[in-house]
This record gives sequence, C-alpha cells and structure tokens, in this order.
Amino acid sequence: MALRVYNTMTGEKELFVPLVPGKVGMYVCGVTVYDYCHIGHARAGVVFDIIFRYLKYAGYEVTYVRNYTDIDDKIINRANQESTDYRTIADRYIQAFDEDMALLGLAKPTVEPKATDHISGIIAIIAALIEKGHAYISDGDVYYAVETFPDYLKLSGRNLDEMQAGARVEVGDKKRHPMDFALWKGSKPGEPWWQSPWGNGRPGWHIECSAMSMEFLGKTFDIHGGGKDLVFPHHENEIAQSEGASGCQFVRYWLHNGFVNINAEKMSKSLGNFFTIREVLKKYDQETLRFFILSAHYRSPIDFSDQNLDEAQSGLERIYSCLSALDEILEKQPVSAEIAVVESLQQVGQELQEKVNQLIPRFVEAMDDDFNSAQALGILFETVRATNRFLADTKEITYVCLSLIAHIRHLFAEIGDVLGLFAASPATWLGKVKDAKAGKVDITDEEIERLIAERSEARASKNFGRSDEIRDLLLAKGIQLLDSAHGTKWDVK
RNA sequence: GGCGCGUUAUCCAAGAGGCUAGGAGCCGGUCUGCAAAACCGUUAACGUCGGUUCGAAUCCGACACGCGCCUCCA
Repeated sequence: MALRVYNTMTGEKELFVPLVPGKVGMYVCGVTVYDYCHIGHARAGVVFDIIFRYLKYAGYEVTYVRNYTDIDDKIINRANQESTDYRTIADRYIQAFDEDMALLGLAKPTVEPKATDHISGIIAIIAALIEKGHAYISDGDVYYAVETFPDYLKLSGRNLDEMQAGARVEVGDKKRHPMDFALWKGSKPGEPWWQSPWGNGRPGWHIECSAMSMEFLGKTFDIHGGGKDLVFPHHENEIAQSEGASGCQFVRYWLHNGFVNINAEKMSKSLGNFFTIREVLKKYDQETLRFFILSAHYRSPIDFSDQNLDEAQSGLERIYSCLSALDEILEKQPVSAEIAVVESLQQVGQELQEKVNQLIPRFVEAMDDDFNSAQALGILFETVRATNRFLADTKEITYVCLSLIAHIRHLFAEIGDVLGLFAASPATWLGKVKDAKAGKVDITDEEIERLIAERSEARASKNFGRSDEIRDLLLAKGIQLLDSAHGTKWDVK
C-alpha cells in the first residue's frame, strides 16, 4: 500500500504521487514573528515534522521550506508599543521560535527563508499580476482583484456571494471589490519600507509565501501545509496570487492540521486562552508533549488539558520502561541485531517474534494512511505488551532471546527516529520525569532516605506497625515506596 | 445566515460494510509480612430515528447536540 494523503482541495484521501519521482517539495507556513509561540504552533510544527521525517523514511528526497514572516502589521504594532523598530521585534521572536522548535526536537527544514530577504521576488510577482490584469494600483497600495480569478475560493469551497452574505467584510474605498486584498501597502510615516515601482511600501500578508515557495520549489510543487485556520484567507490568496502570476497549478496536495482546543474551544490569541510552548515545557517533558500531539490524528482537534498530558506521560512511561528493561539486559550481554531463529523460541517468544516481524509493515501501513500516528502508537503498545509478557515468562535468556531483544530495541529506535520519540536513553528519560515530579514534593531526598533506612530496620525486626507508619507518612507527602528483593526505592506519586 | 467537520465504553483515542485497535481507569492474578509499584489477564462502545444490505459504528436520509470557518490566527 502506497502513501495516501488527505487533500483539502478535493476533500479526499488521494494516492500521493510526487511531481518528480523520488523527490518531494514541501512548503509549510511558519509564523509571523511578533510574539512567543503557543502550543498551536507546537502542534503544526510537530505534525509537519513527522510528515517530513516520514517522507524521508519512505525514501523521498525532500526539500522542506518553512518561512518566517518577518514584516507585517502586527510586528510593526508591537515595535511601536515597545518604541523600537520592526527588525528588533522580528529578530527576537525568530530566535525564540528557533529555540522553541529545537526544544520540541524538530528536524531543521531544508530552507527557512525570511520574507524580507525576498522583496524582489515579491515585487516581481506583483508586477506580473498587474500586467495580467489580476491586480491594480490604488493610491500607493496594490490590490488583487479577486473577480479576475475564477477559481478564487476553490480551496475553502465557497463563493464570493456567500462570503458577502456574511456581511462582515468592510468596504474600503481603495478597493474595487470588498474581497480584494492588499499585495503591497504604501508605507505611512515611520513605517519600514522598500522601494517598488508603486512607491515605497511593504508587502501585504500572503504574497511572501507565494514568492518564497516559488523561489525554492518552483511554480508547481507537491505539498503545502499549515494550520486549518490558514485555509481562508491565507492559502486561498496564495493560490490566487501564484496561479494568477504563473498560469500553472500552484500546489498538488494541500495538508492542514487541526486545532488545539482548551476545554473543547479553539485556543487562540484573540480568545486569550493560549499557553506558550515555553510555559508548557516547564511542566511537561518535550517528548510527552510530542507524544500527546501524536496520540491523535493530525486533522482532528485535540483538547489540551493536564489530564490529557498526564495520560500521555503515563503512556510514554510505559514504553520507556519497556525499553529500559531491554537496555538493562543488553548492557549485560551486547549482541548483534540479527533476527532470531523462530524454531528455538518458546511459544511466547514465537508470539513476540510475530509481532516484531509485523511491526515495521504495520507501522508503515498506519503512516501511509494519511500519517495516522495514533494508530502507529497503538501498534507500538501492542509490541510493548508482547515484549513485557515475553520478559516476564522467560526465565533463561538464551542467545536467541538476546538477539530478538536486540532486534526489538533496534526497531523501536528506527520508529522513534521517524516519530521524533525515544531519542533519550530510557534510564535518563525516566529519571528526568521522576526528578521533575520530585521537584514538587516538600521533603528532601536525605529525609526520605533516612526514613527508608529506619523502615528497613523495623521490617527486619518484624516491627510492621512502625514500618507501615513510615510508609503512610511518606505517602502522605506524595512519596511512593517501591519494595523489591534488592531493597527499597522510591518514586513520587 | 452560508459552508464544513464531528458525536466510539468511565475518560482519552484509532478504525470505516463481516477481521482483538491502543492508552488511562475499574476489577482479577503474579509478587509482598501486608500493601504499593511493576507486569500479566479481563471488562465494556459506536448520538437518535428511519433506509440500503445476507450483514451497518462503518453507506444513505432526517433529527439532536457539539465544534470550526466566513475578521488576525498553527
């Protein structure tokens, strides 16, 4: 089964066939850099990160372009608020964006262009649009005449009359049609500007993505992505600009990720109910956040809540615990990752062997189905359970078992590489999660250790009353004791 | 008002005509002085009403509820 992707343009899953065999050109709308990124950006980043990684894993040579829109009304407003220039604001939030995406473990795109580095390309497209009659100059601004582009609104499946029925479109006297949008804005005093044939000014929103995508990927390319909220007007306008200027089909497959909700409502700047990536990462590990995002299909909405993040963490802990157990065995006896011989395994081993043999094919099948990461995770869990059962039932670790274990470990690393998970050593990751929890507890490690020692003595002398008293005392402070044959460890509940 | 999406067990969440999704939880077991943790096992579902079909969570229609877009948004 080959890769199938849901194309917003057609509303259907389609077989993915790239323009040039073996190669993929992909453009994803980045951010307008005027503030810190929120978890909605994190979702878009992670979603297209795994799409990028999976395409490469599937053998494609991928050119992945993700832009910075570093000139825009909002950036200028922010600069005015802080009595500084637009460049200072843009550079600050470009840096913040880079830091956040690095924290999230995103692979670097092939190119990360800035709008202000592509002003000449922007001007060239606008000039072509004017020449072809798709755009007109009006009092220092240039507008796109939407009525000249019959396919306008084909992506969002609307028509101009319906849009106007909404009656919320302001009629500007500079525009011929209320839905016309600015390609170029004449600069007001004190605003940043670039020279153009239509006077000093700056690009409107939308045109920079047409310019940068065409610059790096050509007039027609394979995948264009972004959040669902960009379908209209941003992507609709990009199509009008790009196809109007080039006369060619702009994008073959449009991919859009769903929203992050808070209490089942869309999280957004205007509603004020958003969390920044940095805030969230103070509370939750980056892989936990990524795991949470991947636990739902990328087109579905996800509800961001402590409970859901906690559940994601529990799930990830389950997988990491299993990997940790595998590593512990392998550290004692390193072995090559060659596939074990089925005949020599016990029945449980054979069950596991089957799961393991199916792991990659089933993973690929899930991801080929419009990047179904939720299903992919389900398959991982099935393998974890089979592995745990095998480890529990296997008394003697033979060479064949070892080989199987090494193979499983290798496959988890391979899949983790595509999903951006399991990058940490299991022991380190589990320790980090434990430490993070320990930070919330009002008792020192020394005190805990002292009480554990006292309890051990009590238990040794069969003073179970005192022993249980200490256990309850610690539990009341959120400390869970973990007794084993090798002594007592503790964890934060 | 227009257009679109969704409703799966206690919760989260895949699936999309007949094939155990998965996770968290509950419950049972192993372990333990007793527990806990861990592991294993188990449980349960397709919003309502009609229709198509040998067979419907899945396809079609109506209804209810929720959400999104139509203004800056990932």
